[in-house]
Formats: sequence, C-alpha cells, structure tokens
Amino acid sequence: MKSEENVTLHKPLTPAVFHTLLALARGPLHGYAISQEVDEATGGGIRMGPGTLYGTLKRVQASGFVAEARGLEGDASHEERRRYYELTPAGRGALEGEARRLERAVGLARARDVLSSS
Amino acid sequence: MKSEENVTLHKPLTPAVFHTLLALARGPLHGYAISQEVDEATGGGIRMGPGTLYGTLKRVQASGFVAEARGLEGDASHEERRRYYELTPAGRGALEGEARRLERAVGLARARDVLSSS
DNA sequence: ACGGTTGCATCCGTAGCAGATATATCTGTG
DNA sequence: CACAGATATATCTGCTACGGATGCAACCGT
Repeated sequence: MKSEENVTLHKPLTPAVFHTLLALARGPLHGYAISQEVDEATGGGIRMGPGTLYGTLKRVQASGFVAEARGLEGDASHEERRRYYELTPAGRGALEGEARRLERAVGLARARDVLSSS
Repeated sequence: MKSEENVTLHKPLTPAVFHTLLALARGPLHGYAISQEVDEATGGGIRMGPGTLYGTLKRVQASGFVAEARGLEGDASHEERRRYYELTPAGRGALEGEARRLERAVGLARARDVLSSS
C-alpha cells in the first residue's frame, strides 16, 4: 500500500457553520448568544446577522450537527422566548474534522512561506 | 488603550479560492495544473472540476489576486494551449491574511478541546 | 411610557460551487 | 494507424449559502 492517506475526508464547512459549532462546543446557547459569541471570538471578523444565523441553525439541525436543547432552566424570565441549541456527537465530529482540515491548510501555507513573520 | 485588536480584518476566502492562491504561491501554473496541485496537496479533500476551476480563476483575476502570466516558455509543445497564471502582491497579501485567520480559528478549536488527540 | 436592547423569524438578492457538456490536442498502445 | 485516455480550456445551469432588510414581540432602565 503506497503511502496511505488517512484523513477522513469530510467536506469543508463554511465559516458560518464552523464558528456556530465552535460556539456551541463549550455548552448549549440560544441563537442570539451564538452570534455574539462568534463576533467576540473572531474579534469582529465574522458577524452573523439574523439571516445568516437562523438560516445556518436550520441547516446544521438538518445535518444532525445541532439539536434543540430542552429542559435547561437558568433565568426564568426569558425562558419562554429563548431556544437553546446544543452540539450533537455528530456535530462534534464534524467540528473536529474541520479543525483538522484547517490545521493541514495552515501547514501548507507555512510550507510555502506565505506566513512572513509571526 | 484597552487591549487593541490588530487583526487586519480580511473577509474569509472560500476554500476553492484559498487553495488556488496557495497553489500559485510557489510559482506560475496553468489552469489544469492548479486543479491537480490542489487535489494532491489536500489529499483529494478538495477536487476542482472545470466549473469551479475556471469560475474561480475568473473571479480571482477580477479581484486582482491573480494575473495572467505571459512570456514564460518551458516545453514548446503545449505552449499554445496553456494559459499561465501568477499570484499578484495583492493575492499574496490576501493569502497571508487568510492563513492567519485559519490559524486563529484552529487556536479557538484547541482552546475548546475539540482536537481530541493529535 | 418610552427607547434601546434582546430575541426570533422570514423574504429575497447575490455569489460561489459542482456537474454536465463541448471542443481540441497530446500521448501511449495494439 | 487507429483508438483510448489523459490533457487543457471554456460555458451553462442548478443548487446552496450567505447577508441585508424587514418585521414583530418582549424585556430593561429611566
């Protein structure tokens, strides 16, 4: 077997999906909190408006990466309005696969000297 | 000045664009060679068919990231058919910015323990 | 009570990818 | 030489996804 490739081969996630899953990696959040988390974590690099946010949430649920989390109470005031989302095992796997893919991409960039001085 | 953010703020490149620029980082290539380089470098993770390839080339040229490279001869046989492309300074800058963004993304993933054992 | 923020949701325009299709040349093999 | 398959470019079309606009309702501080 001539130099086997063991790299799992997930197809790339979009930045919006990736950062959504990443935001949920620390625990369940509601939609609006996700967009804020992403904004903060990326230093404003990724801003998710309502269209991107809820569209993305719908898609990641359809993909089985995220599920609606019921039965966690904290505040008692907004509880009716807020909808919480949590990462599924499949979602965590997809997130890990994507992180690995990004690692490889950065490695390629390094090998080609595109990272001048960092 | 309360913890300034110095991160340049390029908007994300798509995987197709990123890998196209990355393939050209080592020197000019013609279209078909780009798709092969990308296929090989990503271990088959990214495959660019004609539609993706030439559509992407058109867009990166319009963005000023890539220019058609004239006046480099090597083989003398295919020379008529092939069209060579090369990275512009702006393209190299965009590539570097994106590589940095990916580095940060990987860092976030690490901080959230999504990289189980590597 | 009011204004600003929180929070969810949908609609629609635009951009980008992916496959199908088409054409032509080059290369290796029977 | 004939043919197959790889090389090489290009266009068209459909689908998916992002991103802004808009709308609505409830909460909070003053």
